[in-house]
Amino acid sequence: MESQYHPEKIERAVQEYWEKHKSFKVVEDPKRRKFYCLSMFPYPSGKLHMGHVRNYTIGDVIARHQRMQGRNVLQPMGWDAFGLPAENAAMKNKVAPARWTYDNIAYMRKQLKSLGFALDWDRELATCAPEYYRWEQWLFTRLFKKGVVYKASGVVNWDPVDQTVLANEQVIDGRGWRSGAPVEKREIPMYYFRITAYADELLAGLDALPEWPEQVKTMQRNWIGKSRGMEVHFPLADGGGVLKVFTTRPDTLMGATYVAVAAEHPLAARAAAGNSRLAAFVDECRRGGVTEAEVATQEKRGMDSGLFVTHPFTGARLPVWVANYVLMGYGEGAVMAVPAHDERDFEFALQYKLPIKPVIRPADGDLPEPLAAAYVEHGVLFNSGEFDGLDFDRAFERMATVLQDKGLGGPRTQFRLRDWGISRQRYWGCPIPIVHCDACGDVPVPDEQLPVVLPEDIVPDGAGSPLARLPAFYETTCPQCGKPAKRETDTLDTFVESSWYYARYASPDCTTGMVDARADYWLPVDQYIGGIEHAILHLLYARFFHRLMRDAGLVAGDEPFTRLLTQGMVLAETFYREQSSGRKEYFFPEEVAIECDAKGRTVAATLKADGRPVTVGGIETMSKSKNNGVDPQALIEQFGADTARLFMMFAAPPEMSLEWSDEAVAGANRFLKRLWKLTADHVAAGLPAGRIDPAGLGGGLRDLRRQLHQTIRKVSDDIGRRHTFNTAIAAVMELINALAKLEDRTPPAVALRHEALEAIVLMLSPIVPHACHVLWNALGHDGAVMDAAWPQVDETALVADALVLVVQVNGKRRGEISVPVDADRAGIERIALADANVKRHIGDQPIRKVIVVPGKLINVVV
RNA sequence: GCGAAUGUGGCGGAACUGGUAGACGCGCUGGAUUUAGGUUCCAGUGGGGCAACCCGUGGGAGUUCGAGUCUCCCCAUUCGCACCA
Repeated sequence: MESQYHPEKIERAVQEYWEKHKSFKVVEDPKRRKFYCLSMFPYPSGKLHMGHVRNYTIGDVIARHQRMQGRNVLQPMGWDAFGLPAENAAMKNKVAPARWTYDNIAYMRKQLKSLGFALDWDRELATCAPEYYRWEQWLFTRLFKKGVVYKASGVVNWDPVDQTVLANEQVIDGRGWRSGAPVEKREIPMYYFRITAYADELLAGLDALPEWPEQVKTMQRNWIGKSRGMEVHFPLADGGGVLKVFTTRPDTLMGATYVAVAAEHPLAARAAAGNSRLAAFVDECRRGGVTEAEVATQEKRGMDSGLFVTHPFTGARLPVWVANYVLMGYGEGAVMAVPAHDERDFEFALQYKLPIKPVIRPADGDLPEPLAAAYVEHGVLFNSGEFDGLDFDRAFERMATVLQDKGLGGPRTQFRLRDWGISRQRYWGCPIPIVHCDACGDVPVPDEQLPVVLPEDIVPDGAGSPLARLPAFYETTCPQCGKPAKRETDTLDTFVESSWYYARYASPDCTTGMVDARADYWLPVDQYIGGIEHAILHLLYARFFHRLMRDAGLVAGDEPFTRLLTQGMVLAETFYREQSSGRKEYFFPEEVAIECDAKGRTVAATLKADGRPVTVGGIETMSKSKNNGVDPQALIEQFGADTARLFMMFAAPPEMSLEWSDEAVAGANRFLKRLWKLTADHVAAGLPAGRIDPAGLGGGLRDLRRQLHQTIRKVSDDIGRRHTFNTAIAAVMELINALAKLEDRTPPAVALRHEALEAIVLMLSPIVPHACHVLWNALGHDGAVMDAAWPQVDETALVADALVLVVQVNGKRRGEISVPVDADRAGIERIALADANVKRHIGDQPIRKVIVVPGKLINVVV
């Protein structure tokens, strides 16, 4: 072997070996246990970013480790290829989204290959390919017939100047990103998936996922938001029906002093018909975007509608207000307002001088008078007539009975989860397979006419959907009656494609359905890896889709992903100057000079161009707009893929955010050089004649061998169970440091060095596969290290004859003692109390208690 | 605004089950090698103190023989909020 580490040569040669031997190709084998390892597929944005490198390195390490455990490992890759950025690029560069997307895929595929990921490229898929989306359309038509897909109106952001629907991302500070015009809410017809029909199951299913992070399950539970409450009907005072509201606090019903409806509520429209001021207010509520964050943070405003309802129990006349803080999308789009016991109602009542009537007090006290803030805890009812003295649960039951007797409501379960709106007024997406016929209505496209192919040679211009202006696309005939009809021109939300791609990898070339029998072998995914930003939407939609496919008889089981790892973000330092306009001008790190003090602390930074100071903006997520993104390509070219992979895995545990550091990358490279040299020196001195004889090792070598097998045990656990790759690497570094200190060249030492280097190369091979492939052969092995077995712990090597224990006095560390492993409690206490420093700290104080933690410490309490 | 998480030396992080705080790496300081720069190697490196020792895990309280870890309150940052992916 070469004495110097040359990553560019090694990596090219090893990648050629893998290519030639088809090392990553995998086939179904019922005799072998499978392992399906999946990283979230990328959007082909142009080139890989560091988040991708991190994601796919984590997946590759887990996949390669499982392979060394003897599992039949599937690790595929594909492209989440539909989406908005392709249309934006098309407008900017006058190139068709299809062309742009396919070019990006070609470049990024090359990048992925240069990183040495063990991916089965024969299963590659792109969601924009008709062979893929045809099956999505196929499922859509079935769901439409079953009623799981339905049509209703939905609210979108509308740009009144560009006359187009905007994505939330395209609304900046309440204005359209291109026109700059204030956006409005607008209602349009769209299709929905009835995900709420699965809400209960999606919620309960979380309990069957013990290997998902608790935080992700909590977020999904809160998102689904199941709450038990009461539907209450307030009859309109003018006799025009009832106003339905939902509340989780029926115990506060006697404290309701008004009711409030959303601006989009039919009652608001009715009241506005004869009231121009109210009409203007309702109109004003249409301003602004549709995101929940925007609605929830805006100033609370309202107006009296002039209408009244009557309280279901007291018959009192309560005013109906129109308020911008009531969400049309939740419950009934109307609330009963109890200012004394709800924060938002309290604030609103103060602002508009509405009455506040307390009806709940703490079980063991009184409310302050007057109320300074809403009292929102559960308590005991008062001021509530026949309900006085009841607690929450008894009030709930009693109210339910009375409401039901009067026919004015009753208990109900409400979900926060809304049905999934899937229509998009965009070009670069999967066409919705529906034909609109004047006679037959909405008709699903029959199987033999699928796929509805998206024309690929179109360059959108930003003014609405190009498909709606393309008669060749939308002019068709009705599949039912044969008369001229119009094809749907909306496309599907791109979340639909990413909700089932994991299943398609099992049978990527299947031409007879979404999946075939091979899916039964591979599914579910054993390990799924992706960004924490997908914790709710994508993962919930995929869980939903798996159930849709299950109910269509396509897959078995309820859940798509058995184990989930959510990786953190990749961050880097930012440098900027604040301009007079208040906007920040960001600089690239290479444009900036940093000054440090004697301890290496950053004290100042200046722009190289003009020598004047810039602000050190702190650590933020890598992004184009902040000029702090580091290009993986430059990194690979400078240090090689193995260094990139090693740094990514060493710098932080996978769930945590990872901070970029050029110096630490160089450190990772230095470690590989050290490992290379250590092995080269060992090989050059001649490989050992036979296997190691553990019984023939002297004291020092026996200690080193104990450390070796302790390291194997730790690394196996860190990679296999904990997924803390950073501590696994640190443990190997410690072992290498110890090994480098070993000067002994006698045959037993050479044999031990050989055993240790073999174990190190095996353990590091999932992380730095190129270097380890070559080192493995240099250590005298034929074949590929990726096909070798994971090293085994020799339990007999772990046995030690003495233990070091810490001695504390009153919880403070005062000494360290060495005791025989078989020492009993009394013996340990005796040795501890005999220690000079321990004696000194005890002095003549009486010993109250001695706590012995086996194998760890002794605490003497005086 | 709501939901979830994170916060430990100059920096990234370790401490897995309440039991030695700072493993491992970066940086920095000193030395050796080198014509020099770089590389490589050796030693040191939380703060204070001559030392014994004291202080120290975002801030404040609490539980415990013992708290980075558990409980409560507060602060800061990050992710998500349904049309970015």
